[in-house]
Amino acid sequence: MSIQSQHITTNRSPAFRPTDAARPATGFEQSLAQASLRRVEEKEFLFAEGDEVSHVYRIETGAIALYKVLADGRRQVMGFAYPGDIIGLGVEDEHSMNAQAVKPTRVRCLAVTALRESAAKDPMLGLKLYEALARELAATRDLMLTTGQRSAMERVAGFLLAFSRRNRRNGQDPTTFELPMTRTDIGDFLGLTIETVSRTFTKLKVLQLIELPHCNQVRLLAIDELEDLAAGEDQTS
Amino acid sequence: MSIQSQHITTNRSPAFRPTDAARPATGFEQSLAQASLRRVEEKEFLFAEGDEVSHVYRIETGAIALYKVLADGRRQVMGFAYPGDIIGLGVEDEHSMNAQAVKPTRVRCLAVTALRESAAKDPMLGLKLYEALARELAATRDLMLTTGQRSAMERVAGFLLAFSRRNRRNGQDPTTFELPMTRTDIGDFLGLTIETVSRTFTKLKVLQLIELPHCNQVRLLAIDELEDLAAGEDQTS
DNA sequence: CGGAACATTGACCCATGTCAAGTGTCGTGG
DNA sequence: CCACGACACTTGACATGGGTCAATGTTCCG
Repeated sequence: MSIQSQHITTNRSPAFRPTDAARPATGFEQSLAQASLRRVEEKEFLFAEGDEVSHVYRIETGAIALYKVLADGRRQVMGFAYPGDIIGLGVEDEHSMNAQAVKPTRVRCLAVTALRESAAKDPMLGLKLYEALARELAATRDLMLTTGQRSAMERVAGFLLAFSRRNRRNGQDPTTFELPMTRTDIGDFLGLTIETVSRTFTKLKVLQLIELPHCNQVRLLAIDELEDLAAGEDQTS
Repeated sequence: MSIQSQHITTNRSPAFRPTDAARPATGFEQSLAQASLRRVEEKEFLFAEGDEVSHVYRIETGAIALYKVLADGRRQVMGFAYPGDIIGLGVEDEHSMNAQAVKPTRVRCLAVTALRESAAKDPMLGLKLYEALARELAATRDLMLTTGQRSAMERVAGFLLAFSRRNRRNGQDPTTFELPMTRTDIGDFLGLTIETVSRTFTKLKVLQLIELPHCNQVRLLAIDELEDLAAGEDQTS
C-alpha cells in the first residue's frame, strides 16, 4: 500500500537484467553510511515541488508524506516514506512532489553527484534504481486502484492492513501500531475527508474489529475480517 | 494525461545520469526496426496480468488499454498507449496489468533477451528505460491526482484536453479528434460510470464547448473554457 | 432488415462531502 | 499542579454528486 515501501537493496528478479553478476558489497551502501544525517522537524519540508533535485534521501527514523496539490489547495498524498525507504529518485531536474515530515524525522542525504560516482563503482546500482522506481510505480498503481474503485471502508481497512503487514515484515507485532500521520494526511492519501476517515474508524470500533486506545494507536482485533472488508466482502451495513 | 505517453528515445534531463556522453544512433532503434510486427485485433489481449514477460512492445498504429481488475470485476484503466508508446517495461517476471486493444492495432515486439543485447551495444539504453519508467510514474501520479481529487466535469474536460494536446504535439488539428475507446473504457480510466461520462459530455454540448458529430468524434469549440473547467473554475451549475 | 452492442437519458438513491458543534489531548504559562 | 488555549479528532444533521436501475436511442454490421 505504501508507495515508497522499497529498500533500494531489495532483491528482485527483473525482466530486464543486463547481467546476472552476483551482487557486490555495494559502494552505494558505503556512500550512504557516511552520508550526512539531517534532522527534519514535524511539518518541515524535506523538499518541495519545483525544488532543484540535489539529493536523494533515505529515511532513518520518522515518516515523510509525499504529496501534490492542485491550484485550489486540494491535496493528494501519493505515499508515506518510512525508515529504510529511499525518496527523491527521478529523472527530472526538479522535484515533482512535496516531501514533508509528519513527525520528527532523520534522513541520510546523498548528493546526486555522489550517486553518480557510486554508480561508477557499483555497476548494479543503475539497475537497483530502476527496480526501486518500478516498485514505486507498482505501488502508485495499487493506490490508484484503491482511490479509483474502492469504498471508504475498503480503503481504510486496506490502509490499516498495510501497517500490519509492514510490522509483520519487520518482525514486529502485526496487531498493534501507531499511526504517525494525522487524519487529514490519511484522508488526502485515501481520497476521503477527515470526517469520513473518522467515521469509518468508529464503524470498525463498533464492529469490534479494531481498538483505538489513543487516536493514533491502533490495535487490530480481527485481521481476517478486516481482510474481507478490504477485499469488498460487504456484510457491513 | 496518458500514462504511457513516452517515446523511449525522448530527450530529458535526468537527475541521475551516469555519463553525459552524446546520444549515439541507438542499437535499440535498430533492433526495433527489424523487430517482428504483430497485429492485435480489437478486444484481443496483447498480454494479461500474470503472463510471463517475454517482450516489450511499441505501438505502431491503434490503441491499447492498460488496466487492472479487482476480484469483483471493478476495473481501473491505468492508461492508454498510442502510436510511439512503449509498453511492457518493468522489473517483474510477470505482467502486472492487462493490455487489451481498444481497436485494431499493430505493435512491434522486441524480446527482452534482445533488449539485453541491445543494452550491451547501447550503453545509454538502461538510462532510457529508466527515463521511460520515470515518465510513466509521473503520468500515473497525475492520473491519481485526477481520480482522487477532481469532479466528474474536471476529469472529463481534462481527458478531452489531453487528446487536444496530443494532436497539437503531433502537428494535427487540436480541435478535432476521434476517441478510440468506448465510454466504459473512459469511465474506468477516470473512475466514473459510463452514465456519468455520457451525461458530462452532454453537459459540455449544452454549454456549447464541444460537439459530438458521432459519439466517438469530438470537436472542441472553446478550448480555453474547457481549460477553466478542467482546472476547477466552477461556473458549471 | 434485424439484432447486438454501445450510448443516452431519466428517476431515484445513497455514500460521502459539507457545515457545525462538541470533545478529548497536549503543551505552556501562571 | 492547575488553567487555558490550540489543535486534532469525533459526532451529528443535512446536502449533493455521482452511482444504480431502467428505458430508450443510435450505430453498425451481417
